[in-house]
Amino acid sequence: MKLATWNVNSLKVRLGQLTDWLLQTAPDVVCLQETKVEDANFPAAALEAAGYRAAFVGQKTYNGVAILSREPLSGVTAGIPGFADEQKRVLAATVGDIRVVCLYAPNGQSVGSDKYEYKLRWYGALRAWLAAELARHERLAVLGDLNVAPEDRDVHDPKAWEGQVHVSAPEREAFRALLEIGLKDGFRVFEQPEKSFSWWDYRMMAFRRNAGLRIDHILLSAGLAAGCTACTIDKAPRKLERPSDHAPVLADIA
DNA sequence: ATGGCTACGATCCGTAGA
Repeated sequence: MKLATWNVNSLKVRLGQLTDWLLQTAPDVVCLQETKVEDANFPAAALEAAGYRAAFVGQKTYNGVAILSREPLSGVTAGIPGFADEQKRVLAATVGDIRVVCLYAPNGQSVGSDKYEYKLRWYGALRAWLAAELARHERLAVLGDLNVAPEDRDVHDPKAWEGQVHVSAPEREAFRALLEIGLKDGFRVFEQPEKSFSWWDYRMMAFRRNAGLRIDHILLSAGLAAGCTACTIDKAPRKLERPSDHAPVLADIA
């Protein structure tokens, strides 16, 4: 079972790259973020032609998440229960015996801003919900753009980023809280190359300089982590013309 | 050096991303 997450930064713009990547990579389940497409315009037919069913919840211009799967999706739910939010950031579905949660965490803009406070509130609600989900689902996979670089080794220049949004202590604490309820950072289950990142700014030739952050994550319940045989970042799509600024992250589950 | 890219919906620029 191959699980993946990819912030496509506009599904409309990236549809061709996505379908090519699906055919080449053949993941079983893919969580997408920043689809930026309303449900009425979701490209379900093109994805079905590539072999994938889809659950999706989107909006114009901003946010939007989707779960693609070769096998049927059931128990689809949108949003965090009890956390009222107009922004389409959360989608969950069951595929086979795995409960999949697709997340697009708030960016936070800058430390101390209203959006930063919203990000921390969102994380608080997320943690409580996922703790309950873990109690319900032994095989739980949480994938998405979490917009937090958990440790300094997830940042190309920790000194330059110190205290900034995505690495600030409260954000890292919010990320750590997800691990403390029993989720494992799939990427860190394995030895990884130094300077492994999943996002690079479009500007300043950041990708060429590998000036990135690791902010896209796959978190696994203990039951799933035990059967995880690999977790990797696929940089190939970031090298294409007109790429998303994020690269896909993949996990193989035995 | 507070810029720089990209997407979007709206005009020919502002907002947002991270």
